[in-house]
Amino acid sequence: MSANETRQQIVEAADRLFYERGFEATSFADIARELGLSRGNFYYHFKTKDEILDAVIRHRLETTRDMLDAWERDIRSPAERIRSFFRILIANRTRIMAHGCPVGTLCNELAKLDHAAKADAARLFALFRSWLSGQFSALGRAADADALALHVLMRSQGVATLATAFHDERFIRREVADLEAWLHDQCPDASLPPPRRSP
Amino acid sequence: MSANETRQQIVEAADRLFYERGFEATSFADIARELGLSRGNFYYHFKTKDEILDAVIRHRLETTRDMLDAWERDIRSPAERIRSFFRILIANRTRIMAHGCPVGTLCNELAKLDHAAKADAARLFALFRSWLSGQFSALGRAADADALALHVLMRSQGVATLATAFHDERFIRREVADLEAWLHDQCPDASLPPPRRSP
DNA sequence: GTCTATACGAAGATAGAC
DNA sequence: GTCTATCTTCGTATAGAC
Repeated sequence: MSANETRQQIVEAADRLFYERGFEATSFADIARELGLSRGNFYYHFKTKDEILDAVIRHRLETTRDMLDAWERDIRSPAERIRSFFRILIANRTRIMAHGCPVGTLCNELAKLDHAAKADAARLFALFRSWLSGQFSALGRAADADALALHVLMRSQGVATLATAFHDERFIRREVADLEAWLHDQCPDASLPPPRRSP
Repeated sequence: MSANETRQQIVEAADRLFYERGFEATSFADIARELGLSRGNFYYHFKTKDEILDAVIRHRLETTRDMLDAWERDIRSPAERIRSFFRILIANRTRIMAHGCPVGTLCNELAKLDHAAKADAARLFALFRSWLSGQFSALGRAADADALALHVLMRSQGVATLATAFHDERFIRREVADLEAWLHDQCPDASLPPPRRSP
């Protein structure tokens, strides 16, 4: 196995375990066991746990950028792109109800630990923020695009947290429908499908 | 010092440290040091860390009930009571930007740990949920009072998470103003002060 | 009730053989 | 590049003196 392949496998396993169990609660042994590696070998690829965290955050930044680029390329309407963002909540509902939002929960954990990487983790939010802001600008809301982007992020985070606490899939679907209705109110010219409203 | 006094001091110190650093990241030694106690003495009061967690959650349930009871007693209008809930975000903004929402972050952490107490922690949310639901019922929205309560909780959680990630006090104030405008739209008869709207 | 001393295991990290 | 063995630190938990 080449160094890069093993390294990549470590990052992907750490990414999953940091999400499912949290950063602190995941040990080197956990990641190594997952891959059938010895702990010793581990240190050939990463000297410290913080190095793995940095690599995981970079990996998440890359995959997130790829996802947003794909939406930018494949979806014509900015409103439909924003809807794709809403729909993450439904597509990932099972994992969200079990482990929360990968971005929000990591930022919260690193904030409590006052960890050096907490600002890096917040860049994941910043990535969504600037992308969403761009979509709202394209919808003619350049003046308050950033505030609208933060508002959307805020609601997605709230839905994730409550969905985890209450394990309630209907709540997720209701709030996504409400987000779509909200989007329609914000940008009535964007030719969205007719929204269902609740509450 | 009586057993009950010491026990109460332990619970209060643990409550604060669990909030500021997280449950897992807080050790017995941390709590003991905070109070000038020896670790040995500690075990006279609590046998395991999970016992402390249970006591902390019970303590939070009590103080939360006290706060809601006081609002119920001191504030006439249900809409004004709901506004008091919104205003927690502003009153506690400094601690929220540093450590997030005490309820949301605890529920998230316990969910990741798949901890036995995660359902107990969710009862803190349930307490706010049923109280908010009661206020919306009193405002004539009995039919969808629970959905409205969850919606309010959802937005408060989202605001807390993003405020932590971005350390943005103006964002908090803007979203609280938006919540007040939303409340006014939901219950136009409730004689609220004129809301500022944004975004 | 509070203390000191200590057992035990887990986790981060290193050294050196293959 | 991967392994085993080992070191060190820390955290939970216990025993027993005062």
